[in-house]
Amino acid sequence: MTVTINDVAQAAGVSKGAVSYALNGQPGVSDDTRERILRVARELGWKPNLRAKSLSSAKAFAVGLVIARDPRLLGTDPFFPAFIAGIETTLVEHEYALVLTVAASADAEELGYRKLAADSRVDGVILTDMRVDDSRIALLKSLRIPAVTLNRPETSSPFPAVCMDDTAGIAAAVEHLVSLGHTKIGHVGGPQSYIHGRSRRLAWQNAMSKAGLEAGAFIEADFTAAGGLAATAELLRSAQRPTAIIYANDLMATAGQSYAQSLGLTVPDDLSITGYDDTELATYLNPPLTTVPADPLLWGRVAAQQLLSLLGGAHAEDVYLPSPKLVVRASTGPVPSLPNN
Amino acid sequence: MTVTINDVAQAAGVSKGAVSYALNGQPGVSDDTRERILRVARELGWKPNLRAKSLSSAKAFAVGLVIARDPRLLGTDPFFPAFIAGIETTLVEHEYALVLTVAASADAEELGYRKLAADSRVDGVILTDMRVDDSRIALLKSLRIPAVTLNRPETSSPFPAVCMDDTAGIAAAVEHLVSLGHTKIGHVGGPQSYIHGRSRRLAWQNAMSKAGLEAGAFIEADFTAAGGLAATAELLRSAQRPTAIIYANDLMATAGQSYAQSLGLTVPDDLSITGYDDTELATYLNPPLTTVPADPLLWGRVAAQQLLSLLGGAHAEDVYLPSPKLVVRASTGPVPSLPNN
DNA sequence: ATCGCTTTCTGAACCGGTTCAGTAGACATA
DNA sequence: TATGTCTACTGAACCGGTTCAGAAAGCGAT
Repeated sequence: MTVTINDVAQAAGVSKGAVSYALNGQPGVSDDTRERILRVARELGWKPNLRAKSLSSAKAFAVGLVIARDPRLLGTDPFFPAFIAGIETTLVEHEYALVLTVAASADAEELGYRKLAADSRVDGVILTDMRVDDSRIALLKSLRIPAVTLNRPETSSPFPAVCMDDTAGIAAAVEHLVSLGHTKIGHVGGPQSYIHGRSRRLAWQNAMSKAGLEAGAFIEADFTAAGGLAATAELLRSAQRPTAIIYANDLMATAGQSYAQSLGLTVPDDLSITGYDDTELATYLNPPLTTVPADPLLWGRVAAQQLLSLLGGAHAEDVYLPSPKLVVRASTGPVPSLPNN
Repeated sequence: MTVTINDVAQAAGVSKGAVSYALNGQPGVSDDTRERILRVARELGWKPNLRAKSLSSAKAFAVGLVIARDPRLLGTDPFFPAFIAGIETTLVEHEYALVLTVAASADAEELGYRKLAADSRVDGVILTDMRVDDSRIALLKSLRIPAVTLNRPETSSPFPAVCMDDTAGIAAAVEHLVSLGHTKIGHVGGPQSYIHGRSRRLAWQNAMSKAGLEAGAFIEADFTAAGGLAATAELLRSAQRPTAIIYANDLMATAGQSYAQSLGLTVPDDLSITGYDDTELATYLNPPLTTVPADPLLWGRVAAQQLLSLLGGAHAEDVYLPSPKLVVRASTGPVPSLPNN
């Protein structure tokens, strides 16, 4: 039925080994023989059997991604689908596949990596959502799985990182708001256990102090719409009530904007709002959202490239992607002239 | 280093074959020997080598999912991440993995399936986004890959389907709006080349005629925010201007709602709006969206179960999941008393 | 005691590749 | 001519399981 290397060997009148050398471009056969073998293989329609290759070469020809997130909230995150699509664009060119695992809890996450390792399902993994003091680094080291991380974790990591600076975008948002006259600029951040939750808060903090302003109110939320709403409610109730809020992602910003509007506030006249991600929806909100594009597609593509070159034995260094630029839309405007509380 | 079946055989003083029988619960060894072998295997910490198993049993122990969608829009679809999470909940219990492919074009989609087949990466696939006259059915038949489809395609398909009726939810939306006094109810649908684009439009049409109303204006959009906006603009410009619009998904509904608001219309006082999906964000919009939950998590879980039992040789019949019920929120209200155009 | 049947187990082939040790022949060198 | 070196290739082992044909042992029936 299917053509094996044996059939090719027989048809070409050489040994199995010679065929293997010829097909893999390795030395050990003359040019004449090589060509003949290749021609015969083509004529017979030979296709390498991935399973056999996997067994003898001890490689999986696949990379893994473990997504740790509450499944019910997973759908709201615009990052992963596009990120995965980016990974794919690289993988298809190299005949690699993507094995995806979704984990609902921290235990399940660790188990996910352990299973990928135990079954040798993948040759390497990409780590997203890096946490401060991320336990996965030690785990993967002990499992001997090569990895690439998104952004460089603070703890020492032996894995190359693909970095996209998010602080410039947040700083630009602060400067933009300051230029509009805002001085009370709050921040609704992601969990500070994530390095991108932290870095965005620090970027906001630093940009504020650079502008000679007090950092003002910060609420740690969880990147969800529900969290964004609750945080917004708290900020708007507070004595330090801000005239502008910088959110760590679009989803929280959208929920916050809707909530503010439901209170009768006008965005941006009464409250300016910025997000992060630049989801498709951001453009189509009322008002459209000022935000920072994250370019998960590019990130995925480069992360996969980096991982593959690491697997290829290359000495992989950190890669720095261009920092995304603030996209100004109608959700930000001049500071209200009258006190708004 | 790693313990193989040979090591176990040697340690237990039996042959390789006996160990294989014992470990797989097959007849051919006495109970005493079986227990001894299992004990030795446990003591030695033997783990089956998936690659070797794959080669000799000609199975991949993985299922595939090919998502055909523009990568830039993929992030906006709340369906897939949750659906995948649902698939995973089933797979982890059976030591199966999920191989995910993202395809940007129709060609890439077909190539995706062909590659999964050529490399025997998977033992079966799940087909989502079924199209009218879906070419994938013939493709998978010719590739001899078992499959499960989401909903039953109209063309004859040899594959079991996991069905979730979306017509009841749309019909309920129509009835709900009719009970609020609406008579001019438009529909912004998905591409009619998709069976769920079609079935929702037909459900709207049928429910309208059942209520003794003319179906009214229908616009075929593309499930994107941009498409939802354009369709809404067209409906609101038309002579048949509706007082309520039923959208085929939340994303288009959200864009439509924002657009209507940007025109100065109030939702629901001037225009009632319903969506489909019940994304997290739907609850947190202003006003919160009346919509129909899709339960992709359940769908994924059951689809994977169905596929695994099919792979296990079971005679698989179609499964019918409960039809989701309309969730009424504040984006729908009484018909405006005055003509609104 | 012989026959036939079943249970239990072994040894080897097999899945389809990779890789290594070894050999035959061509060729250059002394 | 004997020696050494290189190239081109073969045959077999190997990766770690599954599976099948066949052998040995146990057992009851004749």
